Amino acid sequence: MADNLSLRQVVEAYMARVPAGAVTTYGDLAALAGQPTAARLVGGIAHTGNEQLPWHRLVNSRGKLAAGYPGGRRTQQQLLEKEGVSCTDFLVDDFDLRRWRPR
DNA sequence: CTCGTGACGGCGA
DNA sequence: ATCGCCGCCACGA
Repeated sequence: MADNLSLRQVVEAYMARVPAGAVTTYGDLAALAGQPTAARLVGGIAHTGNEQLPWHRLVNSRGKLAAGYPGGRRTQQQLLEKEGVSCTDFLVDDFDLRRWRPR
């Protein structure tokens, strides 16, 4: 499905669906979009796409916060903790449990 | 039209 | 454990 849409469109759609208090990875979104190897795309989308998207809920495959976020990972961690996601040194606690999954 | 780059991921040395 | 390379798709110049 959504074969008509570009990966970008699909990824944005999934990103928008990630609920507060949960996190997802670039690779997961890419995989959901059908391109598990296009994790880079997700990264690019996160920063070039809609600012209202919950980009702060995106972490790398290890549950660590984004590497090159222009405001500093500190900001992202603040946002996550504010949503109930506790982090320790830029690492999401219980990452596996908080990993969001579509249904 | 072509070229380069990127909020990443996984594997090899 | 660390470091480096390639691959992937989309978009800007």
